[in-house]
Amino acid sequence: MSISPSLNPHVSVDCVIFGFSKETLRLLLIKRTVPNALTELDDSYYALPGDLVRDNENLDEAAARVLQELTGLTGIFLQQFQAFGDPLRITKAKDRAWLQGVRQDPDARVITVAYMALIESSKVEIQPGSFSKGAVWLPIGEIPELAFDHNEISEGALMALREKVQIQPIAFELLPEKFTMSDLQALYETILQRDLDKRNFRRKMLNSGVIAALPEKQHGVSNKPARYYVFNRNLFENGQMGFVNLKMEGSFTLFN
Amino acid sequence: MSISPSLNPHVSVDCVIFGFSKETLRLLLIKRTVPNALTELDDSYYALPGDLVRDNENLDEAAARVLQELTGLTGIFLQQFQAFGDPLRITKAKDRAWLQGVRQDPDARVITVAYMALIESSKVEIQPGSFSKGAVWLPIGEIPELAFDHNEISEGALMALREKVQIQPIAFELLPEKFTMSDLQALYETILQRDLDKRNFRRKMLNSGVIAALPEKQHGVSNKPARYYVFNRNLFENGQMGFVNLKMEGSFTLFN
DNA sequence: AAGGCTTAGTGTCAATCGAACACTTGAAAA
DNA sequence: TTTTCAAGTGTTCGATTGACACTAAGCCTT
Repeated sequence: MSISPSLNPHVSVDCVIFGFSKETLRLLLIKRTVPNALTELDDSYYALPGDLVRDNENLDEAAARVLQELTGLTGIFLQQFQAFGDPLRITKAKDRAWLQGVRQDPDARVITVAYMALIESSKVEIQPGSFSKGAVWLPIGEIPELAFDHNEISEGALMALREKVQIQPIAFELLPEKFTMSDLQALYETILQRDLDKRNFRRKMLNSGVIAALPEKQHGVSNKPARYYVFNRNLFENGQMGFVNLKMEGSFTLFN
Repeated sequence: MSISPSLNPHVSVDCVIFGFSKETLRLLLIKRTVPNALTELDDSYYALPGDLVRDNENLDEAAARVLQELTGLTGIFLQQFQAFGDPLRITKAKDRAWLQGVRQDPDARVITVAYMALIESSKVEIQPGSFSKGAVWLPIGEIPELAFDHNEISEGALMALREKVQIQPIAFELLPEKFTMSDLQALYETILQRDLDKRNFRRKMLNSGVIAALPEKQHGVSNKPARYYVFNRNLFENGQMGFVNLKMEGSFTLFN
């Protein structure tokens, strides 16, 4: 290990917060105002919620803090998925302007550790003031240009989500406690971006034991009321059934 | 994003380098000497190869550099798997002694981004001097206490390897160009830590198309000579068949 | 030269799983 | 009462999985 003469990058965490509403997967983005608005008309633009890591906290704690400051929520699904450290991630003009207003050392290189969070979006109440000018849920298909390399980070999160969802039953984190089979299927179809067969879906979900039926059904809907189900959380809490295998188009299986 | 008054952690990369020889999965560890040996008899101990990230390089480049400086190899499989940033990762007495000898700011908190590398271990020639007192391949079952949180990092790497190997055909990176079916099976059995049925293994490997048979066979072995195979690398180079699905004991499958 | 030793290599069968497919049910609204 | 809408339900066929035991080929020993 050579002694390197170079500087000391700071470390931040950024949270890619997924929600699911109106049949769409959405990201919770914060709206930031560029101080001394250098730019044309759009004097505000979007970014992932994030912050520098403090001395007394570890990475997970920093991410949980960011999430809590923004949404008021604790104890939600939050998982590190990748660190981003390109030296050039900070070079956009708008970003530099903003950093100058808000950081002690605006030229410092910052490496960021990205987390993805899965939230039942109706639970979120944006905490006023904590992060600049408020926050919005934007459909993943309609994400504009974001600050820094946050587009790249969001893409990475989405890919990570698609992979994880095939290995662990985490999609339930995006639904309310009680949900219908159709809710669940719509969620999976949105995440995986393909249609699933209703009968096969129901059969496999039920056989797998990941969900349990409630006696309760919908009320006041103008069609046949759907049964409610709950996620069988305790089954998966301690990794006994860690590996869930959702076969994908073009996949192939090796081994016993 | 509040302006945090706290310090600026430095960032390093650490490489968990896997090799496979004598039917065992091994890690390449460097042997470090504690300056002014404070400790009893063992004035040297083991660590993962790693270094601080330099200003002009991104994380992947830093990891590749560490790997190249140690082994002389480039172009090998190297994948980020997790960042570690516990504020207490630096507190062992031996670690502090070593840092004092080798870092400008030995008290600085360091966050490390961990990579795993898969190498055909016979290719490695340890580069003299680049990393202190040499390096050794140790079986994963016989890893002693390592520097910092390197035991935790190694465990994490092993878990990540076990998962990745079930999703992508990367195990081949650990074998020489030509290998026998038994070599391959032994490797999978070692990584997955369970026995596999010979006939089923061969059938599935061949049906999957990941490997191709060569006309050539072993020579000079005192039993029936085995056929050689090669990994069908180009099939997987660009992710067309990205998802390989190795069903595990106790797994269950959802969906089409 | 024969027999022994060691690892390579091979096929079948039963059970399970995956994918494709269409009609009936229940509630509210018209 | 009829219409509208989403919920809910089984079967069949082909493919895949997992369990299982003997023969083949080369070297070594005597």
